[in-house]
Amino acid sequence: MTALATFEAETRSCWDVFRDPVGEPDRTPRHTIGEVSAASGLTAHTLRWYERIGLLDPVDRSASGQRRYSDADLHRLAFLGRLRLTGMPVADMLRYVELAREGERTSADRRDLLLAHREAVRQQIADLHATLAVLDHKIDVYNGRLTRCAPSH
Amino acid sequence: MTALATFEAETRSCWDVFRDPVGEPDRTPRHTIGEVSAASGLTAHTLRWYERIGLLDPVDRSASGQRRYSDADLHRLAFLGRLRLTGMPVADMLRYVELAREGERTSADRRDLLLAHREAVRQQIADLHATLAVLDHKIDVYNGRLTRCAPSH
DNA sequence: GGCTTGCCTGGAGTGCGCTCCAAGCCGTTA
DNA sequence: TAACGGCTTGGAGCGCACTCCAGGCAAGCC
Repeated sequence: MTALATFEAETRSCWDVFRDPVGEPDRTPRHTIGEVSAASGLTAHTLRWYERIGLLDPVDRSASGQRRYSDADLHRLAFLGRLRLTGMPVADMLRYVELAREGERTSADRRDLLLAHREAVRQQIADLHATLAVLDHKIDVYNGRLTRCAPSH
Repeated sequence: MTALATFEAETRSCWDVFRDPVGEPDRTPRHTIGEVSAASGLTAHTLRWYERIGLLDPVDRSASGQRRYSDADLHRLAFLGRLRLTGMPVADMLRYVELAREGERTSADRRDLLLAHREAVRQQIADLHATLAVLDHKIDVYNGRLTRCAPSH
């Protein structure tokens, strides 16, 4: 079972690992920056920049100096990508990563950071749902289904 | 009923009108920029800037030249604020407003714009829910409820 | 050998959405 | 009369998150 999991981890494509980052990640460096860019939707520029500012640990290099990302890198990147996509500022992501680097004793701080972000996410969901209702209504009006209650614009 | 509605519209506070912009809006200019700022959460700077770039029609002025927003202004502002809050770029909002100024013949274009934004909103909601699941899981781990399946960071 | 493709670097540049500045006017309160 | 708070303007400035540039290296293929 463990052997199988390891085998699968080693053979999963960059795209697959990024999309579904579960289990113990492999640490062998094998994905090029182009592959990671395609899988993550981040540009190669952005990936290098994330590394430069410390969001990612220094990535392993091939013999000729090119980056080779491991599955573990992809796992972290997938999580950071989710935080970013849901509106966490890069500065906060950086704080989270730096806390993580300090080890076990900062876990309460990290949890609090995630708790705060969870609240922000819930708020965003509420805002989006409220807006969805407004949009549905207006679109109905534009479709001519509701001539009463017409919007002023 | 209409008389009552009109009466109520004239006596509702800036805050109330902004929060619940329903019915035929009154067009008498009566809210100061400070009131609108407090009600909308937008700074006075931003309100003036929105007007300057054409998101809002030129606002009525008091005898001494100060802005006085009508309920109709608040209605538009509330809608624009929702679009903005849910990630529509200012340029797209501007396009919507400019189409609206051209009158009835652009209503199909406006509807399409809102349809596109509705899809974007739905996508955001999906992203947020997916992230919420990840956050819930990680927070559980940090709370020590799940020692198995621990994250790498 | 020559061409193409992909990647490397530090540092400068860009686009967006505000945000602020300086100088001044108006109306109210003391 | 003087101070104060709120408002006015055009234009400059700012913070964020990338995004790109110039110049160069390395590997693969015809």
